Amino acid sequence: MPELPDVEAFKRYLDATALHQPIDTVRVGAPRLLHDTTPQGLGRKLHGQALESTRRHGKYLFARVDDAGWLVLHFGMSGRLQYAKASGQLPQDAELLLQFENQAGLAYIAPRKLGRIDWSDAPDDYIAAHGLGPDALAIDRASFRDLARGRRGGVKSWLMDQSSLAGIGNLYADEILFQAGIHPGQAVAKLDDDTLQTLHKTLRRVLCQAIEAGADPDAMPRNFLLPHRRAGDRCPRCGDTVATTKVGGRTAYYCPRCQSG
DNA sequence: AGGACGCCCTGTTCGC
DNA sequence: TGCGAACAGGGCGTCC
Repeated sequence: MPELPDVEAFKRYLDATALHQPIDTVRVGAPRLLHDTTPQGLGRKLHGQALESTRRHGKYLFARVDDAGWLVLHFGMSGRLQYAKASGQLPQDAELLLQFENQAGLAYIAPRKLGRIDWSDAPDDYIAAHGLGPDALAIDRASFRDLARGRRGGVKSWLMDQSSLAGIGNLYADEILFQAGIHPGQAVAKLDDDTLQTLHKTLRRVLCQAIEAGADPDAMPRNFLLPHRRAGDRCPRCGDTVATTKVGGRTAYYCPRCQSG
């Protein structure tokens, strides 16, 4: 689930619910998700402080903790946030549970425990240290084209490469390529300037539409491929049977008739 | 450099 | 119907 649009939805959810509330206690249910801090260290940083603002880069969410630094969350394959006015209503074994002084609580839940909980003094340094490329929604057309130049290999691998472009995962790479009419295995080097311009425009449109839909698959535009990721499903544009192939060990869904290359 | 692979986890779906 | 295998939207390390 958690690709750029999902994390943007989490950000807006956190902004609307959990800001400016002093933190009482911090519970870490999955210490192995912490890499550069410890449950005790995190508790010391957060106790008595409040989340004041948030920032998203790619699939990462940063929450500023007063002037102390930033709580960093990555949602892996299954992570999400849940807020409740009574923290007792939240799963007490959440991978991370913040209990506020006002009795409310914010839970970070990652059932598959493949996410990441970190602490950072400066998001820009964190982004650089983790080798993340520019956010997929922040890059302009010219930079996008420059990025494609000199890139070898297939277009889907490129879109999903977080060091090149941050935020796009398996689902939205498929959606963007479907909407742009490009085969996932198409070589980046074979895309001409016009096609790259279309791809960049499509990428922005797909991600923005997904954000508008709150990243909810059931609320996506009708022409989206995203809800049709099952064997035998039909292409929403031409009705042909959707095909699959493997790219980078993951399943790519595409329409053999609508996507060339 | 980029791609294929195995691995980290656990919940859901698939296929016999 | 039941049960083990395969798979799922993440990323990292290793090898070629």
